[in-house]
Parts: sequence; C-alpha cells; structure tokens
Amino acid sequence: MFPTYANVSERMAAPPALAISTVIFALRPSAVSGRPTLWLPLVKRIREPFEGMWALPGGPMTQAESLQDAAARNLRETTGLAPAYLEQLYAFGGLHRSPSERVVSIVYWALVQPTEAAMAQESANVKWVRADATGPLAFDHNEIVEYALWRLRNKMTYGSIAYHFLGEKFTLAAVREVYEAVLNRSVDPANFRRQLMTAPQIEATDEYLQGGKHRPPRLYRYTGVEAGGPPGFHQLS
Amino acid sequence: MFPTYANVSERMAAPPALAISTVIFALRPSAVSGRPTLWLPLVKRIREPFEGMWALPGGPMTQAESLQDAAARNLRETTGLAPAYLEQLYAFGGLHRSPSERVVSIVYWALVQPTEAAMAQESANVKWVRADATGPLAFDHNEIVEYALWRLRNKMTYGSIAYHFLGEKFTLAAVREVYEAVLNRSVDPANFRRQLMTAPQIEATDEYLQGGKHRPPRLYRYTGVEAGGPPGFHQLS
DNA sequence: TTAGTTAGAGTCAAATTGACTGAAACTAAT
DNA sequence: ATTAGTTTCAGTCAATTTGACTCTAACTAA
Repeated sequence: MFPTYANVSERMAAPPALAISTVIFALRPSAVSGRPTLWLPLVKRIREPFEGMWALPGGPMTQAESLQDAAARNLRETTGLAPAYLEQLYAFGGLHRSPSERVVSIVYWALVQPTEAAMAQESANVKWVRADATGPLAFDHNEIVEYALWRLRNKMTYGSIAYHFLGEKFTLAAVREVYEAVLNRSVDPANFRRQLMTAPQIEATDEYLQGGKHRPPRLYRYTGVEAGGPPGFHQLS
Repeated sequence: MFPTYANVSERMAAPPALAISTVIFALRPSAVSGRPTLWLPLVKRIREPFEGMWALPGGPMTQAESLQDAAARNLRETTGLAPAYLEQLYAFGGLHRSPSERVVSIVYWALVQPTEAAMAQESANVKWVRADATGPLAFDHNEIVEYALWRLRNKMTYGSIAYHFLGEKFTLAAVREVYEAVLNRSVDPANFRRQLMTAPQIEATDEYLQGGKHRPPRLYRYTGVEAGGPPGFHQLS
C-alpha cells in the first residue's frame, strides 16, 4: 500500500527525481507608468537541458529538510531572498517535463516586500521580468508561471495576501495599488477604502507618511492571521 | 540548478520515496438522521509500518504515468472507484511522516457520485467512515483528511464543485443537501433556490423526479465548466 | 496666493441577502 | 373522498452591501 521498500528489488527501477522550484512575486514600479506592477526573478540555466535559457529558481531535493524548508533554503541560495510569504503552489509531474529524466517538481510561490526585492540584484545569471511577459522559459515553467498568476489573483480577490507585498505599515493607497497591479484593473479609491475600513484586521496607526507631494496619508497595520491552510504551514518572518 | 544528474555520484545518497494517496469524499445517508453526510473510504494496512491500522488509499509512484494518472489508477486498483472529480490536494513532505524512510506523498482528493460510491464495497480491508470521525489513522493521514475537509468547504462556498457529488440530473434540494452536509449547517431552501436560479450554469430540464412522497421536484442539469486550475488538469468522466 | 493633487468622509440609487409568507402539488392516513 | 402533512416554488420586505459619485480638508509646487 505505502512504499516501505523492505528490499531494493521491490523499488521501481528508476524513481522520479524530486525537485523544488519557486515563483517569486514582487511589486516593482513600471518603467513606463511608474505605477507598481508584478515582477518575478529568473535565473539562467548553466547546464543542459535548456542551458542558457531562463528558468524559475530551483534545485533538487535534499534529504534532511521539509519541503517548505527546502524551498526557503534554495531561494536564499539562488536569489538571496527570504520572502515574507511562502506557500506550496502545486506538484508538477507530467511525464515529459524534462527531456532527459523524469522529474517531479514541487513548486512554491512567494511574495516579497519591496525592500527585500531590492536585495535580489540583477546579474548575468539573475534578471527580473514582468510577470505577464516572461518570454520563453525552460521546461514547463511558462505554464507554471501562468498557474501561479491565476492562483495569486484568485487568492487576492478572496483572502488577505495583499499585505504580504507590503511592509509592516502601509497606506491604504498602497494596498489599493497592490490590488490594481495584481488584478490588472483600476479600483475606486473611496469604495476600496470603505471596504478595508470595515475589515477588523486593519488597524490605524497614529503615524502619517511624510515626504509625499500631497496630503500625507495615514499609515495602517495588518493584524490578521492566515486561517486554515495545510498542516505544517506557518508564516515566516 | 535543476536536477539533471550527469552522473550518479552527483545524486544525493537516498532520494525521498514518492507516493500517491487520495482522500475520497462521497455523500451517504446518515445512519441516524437519514440526511446525507460526508463519508470517505479507508483501507487497512497489510504491512509495517502501521500494519493493521486504517489509512488513505495510496501507493508508490511508478515510472510511466503522470501524477493525475497515477492517482486515478491507484484509486481504481485499491477501491474500484473511478471518481468524477479528481484534483491534487497537496504534497506532504515532512521529515518524519513515515517512521522508517523519508516519503513525500502527493495527495489527491476526489468526489464520487452516490451510484459510484456504492461500488466500493466494504470488506475486511475497506471501510467507509464519516469524514468528521475517522478515528486514528496511519502516518499523518488524520492531518491530511483535516486539510482536505478544509479545502472542500472552502471550494464549496466559492466554486461549483457541489455538482460533482451528484449525477447528471438532480433536484435543487439535492444540491442544497450537498451544501448542508459539507458546510454542516442548514440553508434556507427558498433563498438557496433563488441563488441557484440566477446562476447561468444551472439548466432546467422538463423532467420531474417521480416516486417521492410529496410534490415531484423538477430536475436540473449543470452546464458549466471548471475555469482555471493547474495545467494538465482535465475533468475525467 | 493660487492651482493641482491626494486623503478621506459622505450621499444615493441599485443590487444582493436573510427572514419570512403563501399557494400549488403531491402522498398517506383517515 | 376528505383531510392532514410535507415539499416545491414564487413572491414580499426590510436590512445590508455595492458602485458611482460628490465634496471638503490637507498638503505641495508654481
């Protein structure tokens, strides 16, 4: 029933290799409009298959850590990021994802805050691209990004992940910009404000964001905790 | 970056074993009230670890099939079921899920229709239990069932999976009973009807369910298709 | 001082929701 | 044949929520 392999002969000839990858989302100001848009970092493959192509950060599973830990560690090693939000996306196990060997990839998705996102510097092997225009990627990574985007939008309309894009204190306009960037449509500021204010998890601080060009907006704080989710899933940071 | 193992020495000493399990939900009339409640089938473990305990149906991954196919095949082999709905739930990869070896389990969840559910006969090695009272299970399967229940309830309030519990044609009262069983609270029949009628994916047939004790209800049909979801995810049946 | 822009409060009609009523259709018991 | 009981299904009504919009306060830059 369950694989308890009393002896080696019972095991299948060549078990699928296990890998971990991550789709990392961050908001960055658009080059054209200046408004924040969704971006993600890619790394360049340095060996076959798909050598020279861009791909999601990832690597093989190692023995001594949970899936979540493996994702977090690999992320730190490949991009230097320690995201505030890291959740399992999906296990991809199609037969021909990799041309050579059978690989099952457990893919996580992460949200990082703007201050952190700045830490993943561009280099010859790391570049940031707009989430809706990644260009052709290695393996089935285009499909994976597509699905991650769909999940992000889904969870945004429903839940409360928007705040993981932001720092501890934020303006209501910043939250609205997250919504607008992810859902890709404009939101009425007054109505959006009204909705947030009725949500009990938004707490007003007595601080205001100074240094802007216009009336200084009040800063707020998110006090809610993610409900439900898989066992062993804990918020980092 | 990605596991392409040019030579064996590069591979880690003992890669985690890969397994597939499934949480199968079906509605069955409660022994006490007669109203439908959520049940799921368990299989008895016939070897260590946890020999003699009840567990979710599952087995090791074999080489030549996708994860989805592996789940469907294993389900057919262990319980005889071919569910109308089969979706990936989560990949569980804690370090100590199995006492002997490191096992990563990719768990699917399924909804089966009452006619099909009757096919999975109880036997010495298969029993059906109420989803909210499974008793102690092998491995971390209690946590898995818990999480599957959470996901089912979540998706029910939002999406349109309720119909996968039912046959092609159904009464509105049957849909309501699905909601009541899964969400575990009563729903106002008139208001529920009104909501369903405004949904464009519900199509009225000109047939009525005869043989009941009271006014015969009209039969309806679900014409919607699941939107979004991971790539390579297709409805069976 | 004035023009321009954002923050934030408030208005109003339309749409949705929750609680409820009542007639119609059927069965089973009298 | 009549009646009681139960379910389907249409409809009412007040409360709440939503979308579109206005208006004033607060600030900066010209």
